[in-house]
Amino acid sequence: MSGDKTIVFFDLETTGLDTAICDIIQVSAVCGDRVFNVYTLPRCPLTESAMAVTGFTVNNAGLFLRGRPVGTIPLIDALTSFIDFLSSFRQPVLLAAHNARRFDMPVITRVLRKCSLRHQFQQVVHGFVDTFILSKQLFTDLRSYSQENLVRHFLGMTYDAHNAVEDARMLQELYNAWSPSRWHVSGVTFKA
DNA sequence: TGCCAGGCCCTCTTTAGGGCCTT
Repeated sequence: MSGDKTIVFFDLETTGLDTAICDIIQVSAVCGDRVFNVYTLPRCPLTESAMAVTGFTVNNAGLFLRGRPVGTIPLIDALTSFIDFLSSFRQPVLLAAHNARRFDMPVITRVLRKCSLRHQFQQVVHGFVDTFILSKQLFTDLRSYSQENLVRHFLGMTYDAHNAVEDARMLQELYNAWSPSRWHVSGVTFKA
């Protein structure tokens, strides 16, 4: 929580890093003990590096994660169910992600607009919190601000990075460990 | 033809270049 707002930690896995064209493969979110997770079949091919990093592959039979088939739902259903999940929390909701401003926010905003769901989303989500910027403002002397390094540094553990559920869960753990002030959070919050 | 992110931030800067962070 941040003041009167509910913070939901989320993560996207996509076909690549180009926020203007990449497709979403996985949407995960965590708030307390509640977990949201869906997979959707991308229409554009994964980049080589995305395959290497995420372990996802696509063929005629569908989506696979490290060689195992994964159940998918249409993109519009994934987004609608994500909005429904977010709607179940006390309003307003802030969505937090690592590097949200530069990656997750532009991707999901573009896709929501394409699916004519942006307005519905904005009814629920007040803004995006960027924990990458937050970490740089809170801690000025770290060598790396990647989520993996932050988890190692602050939580003393390694984890299954690039599994969206685990990324979202670990981000919540980091945030709780940092316990940032409302002032710090509002400084790294961007309007949805 | 072949390749393909991108924008902020820092500094050995500003007539620029490289690293970072996300997949």
